[in-house]
Amino acid sequence: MVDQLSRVFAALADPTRRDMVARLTEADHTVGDLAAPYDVSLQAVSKHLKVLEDAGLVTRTRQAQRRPVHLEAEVLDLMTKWIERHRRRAEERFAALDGVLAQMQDDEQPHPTQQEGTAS
Amino acid sequence: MVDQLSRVFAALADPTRRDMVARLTEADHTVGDLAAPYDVSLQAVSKHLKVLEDAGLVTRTRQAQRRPVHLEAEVLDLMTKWIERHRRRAEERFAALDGVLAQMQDDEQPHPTQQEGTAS
DNA sequence: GCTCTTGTCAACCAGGTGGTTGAGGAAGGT
DNA sequence: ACCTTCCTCAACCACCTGGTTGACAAGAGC
Repeated sequence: MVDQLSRVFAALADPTRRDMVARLTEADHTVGDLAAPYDVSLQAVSKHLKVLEDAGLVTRTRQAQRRPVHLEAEVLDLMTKWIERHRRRAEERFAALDGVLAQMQDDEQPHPTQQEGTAS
Repeated sequence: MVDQLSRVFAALADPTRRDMVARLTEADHTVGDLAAPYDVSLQAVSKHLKVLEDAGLVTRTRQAQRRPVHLEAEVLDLMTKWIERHRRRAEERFAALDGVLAQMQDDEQPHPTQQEGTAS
């Protein structure tokens, strides 16, 4: 069993599943409803839904013989948080590096020593 | 060939690769350097790096016999934008739904007609 | 010119993924 | 009761993935 974050990323790595999620942001849909635009069997769509469900992105409730699919958008926050946390760290480092480079230029050393500055 | 957004999501769907990205936010690393903490062969790490590179998350420059790996954090914005766009749409809909539900309660109809309201 | 270090490439393997078809379960309509 | 609609489960398939090992390319150091 893999962690949820991995499952969410993996679930959204497929264009068909991303499109389903996109459509589910606007309204709940039944399986057949969801499947209509895609040129694959209903069973294939059902499988995609299972992937989204295992990732926690979607819930299927029973309603007569229909199984309306509902988006659980909060799970997206898991990803946003991970991404933002690391993007911010990266940006801070790049900002710091820019500072160092600016400092180096200010010093105006006569022998620029092109490479070797990337260590930390 | 698949689109970049799919490749980025897929790249981050692996915990080892996410950890590499996390470490690369703090400093550039060589391949062997990156591989050290993981209990897999250097070749496996090299493969992970290739996945990250194909997704545009990372660049490898040549420096003597070493190949320092550098994070390209801007690509993360691709994902953030996709996620935020859809999360916002979903939230708007839920807010609208809450409004409808509140309205329904205010009206206090004797026959609530549970379903059928999901069309748009 | 050897040798050591660093990393990639190629071949292979087990297991997962996304698709198919066929069978069948669960509710509603008649 | 029976049929129809909506959907899932099971088996099968081709291909991808993440790991392995072995060979080898590219530079640095002697």
